[in-house]
Amino acid sequence: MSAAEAALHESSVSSALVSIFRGKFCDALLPGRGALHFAADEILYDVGDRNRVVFFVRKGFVKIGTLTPEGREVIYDIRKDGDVVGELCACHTPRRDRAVALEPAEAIRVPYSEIVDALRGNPDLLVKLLEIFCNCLADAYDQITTLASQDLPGRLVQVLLGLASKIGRPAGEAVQIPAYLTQEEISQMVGARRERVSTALNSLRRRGLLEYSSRGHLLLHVAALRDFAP
Amino acid sequence: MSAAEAALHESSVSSALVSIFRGKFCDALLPGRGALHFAADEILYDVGDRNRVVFFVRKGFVKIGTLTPEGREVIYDIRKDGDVVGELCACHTPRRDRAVALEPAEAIRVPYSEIVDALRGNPDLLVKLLEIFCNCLADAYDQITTLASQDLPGRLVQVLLGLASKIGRPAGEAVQIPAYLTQEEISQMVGARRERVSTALNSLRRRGLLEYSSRGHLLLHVAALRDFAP
DNA sequence: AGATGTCAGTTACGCCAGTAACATTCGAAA
DNA sequence: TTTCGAATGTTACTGGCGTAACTGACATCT
Repeated sequence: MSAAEAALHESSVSSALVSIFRGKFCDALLPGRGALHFAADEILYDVGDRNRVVFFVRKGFVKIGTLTPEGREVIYDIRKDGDVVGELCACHTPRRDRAVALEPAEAIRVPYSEIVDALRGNPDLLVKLLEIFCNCLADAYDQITTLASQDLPGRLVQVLLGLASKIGRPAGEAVQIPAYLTQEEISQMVGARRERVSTALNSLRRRGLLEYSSRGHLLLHVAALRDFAP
Repeated sequence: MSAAEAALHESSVSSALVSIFRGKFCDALLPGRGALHFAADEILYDVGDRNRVVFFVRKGFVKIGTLTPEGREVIYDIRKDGDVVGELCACHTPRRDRAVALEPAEAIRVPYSEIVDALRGNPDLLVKLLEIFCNCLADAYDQITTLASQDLPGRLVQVLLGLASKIGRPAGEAVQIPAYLTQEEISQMVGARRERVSTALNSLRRRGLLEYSSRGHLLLHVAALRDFAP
């Protein structure tokens, strides 16, 4: 296992609903359904939607977030192929969150009611789903802790480490973030202005904690980021 | 229904795991178990614990939160009688969260394994539990949104409204918060210093959006708080 | 090639919030 | 009742962040 791979796996939870594909979900729900194609910036579902549907991402990246009444966007999570998206419809209609493709993506759409039906006969699957929800919750609490107690550089490092463990790919000694995230989007993940993110990223870059590569794909030096002290 | 009651029920989710008592959980898990007694500030479970146990609160209030590496405390939620506490053990050992009694409290302790066993034969219960987790998650995302996009007065108002809907009791035209929360604890819920909370609370009080009553128990004018504009 | 649009980098300015230090009030124990 | 400690209220100083306003780099479209 390379240093980069080790660095990846040290990291805590994969909060996204990974690996559901490899369970019986796949057999029970997905066969015979075609994947929908989404263009970059296309909306899978939006705040206010009343359809209770869940998506199984097959390709690409999807951002989960919301819009505030003042029109600001906030991003909770980035999900990738193999993840489930839209699980919050289990309790709220109309929806309060939204999911948007970050680049061309494919996903299979399944009504929530069919999932519940499938689960009803399959307790093991339900226990697993419960654990997955629990992981999401733990991740959300982590974000609350970070937002409430860290300054911008600290929050930025936390978000980057979270991205590395969720969607990162080993690239030599470093970890690459395969999704293209604008600084604006990163700023919506750390709760700060884009300008601050710009300077904070450059500060981290000057210290050798990360590099930019083509088209803004970040290269993270995870170990260095982890023992970052302001 | 009084104005205060109406104001309470308009409010969104009760994120705490309310009403599990009234389901079959009660019959399946609780009979024959004695409630444990906790003194004020006594710890139900702490960061680092490896026991997978869940508590059913019967009396009093419990704060759920964590301690940051720098020693700061962050509070995610306040739970009361009828709520479940400790559900995060479904996915993480050692624990990363902690639960502390706010005042003398009673709770029944049940190992997580026994809950899973009980759930296995009871799909309906599991679906319900799933919804409850989902509510918690939605509430956590709300907090992220608030922390990332609002200034201190806004965050404070959000937290107070959340408390009103979760643990508030109608008291005339207002809603009373029956738990005694210090300003320090409120500050750990809004991600700000205690001093700022002091001045912000006084500012809200001067505008007639809330009152102090005996022993710091807050009286909230929910409708006024809801259309609060800085 | 030029026009257009988006994203990144940078600055000046003002305000809000963290820090520190202290005064005051209140409640509970002695 | 007195006393002590904890919680609250308040202030001055300072640093960090939001705001606004540009500049430059790059890509795409016409």
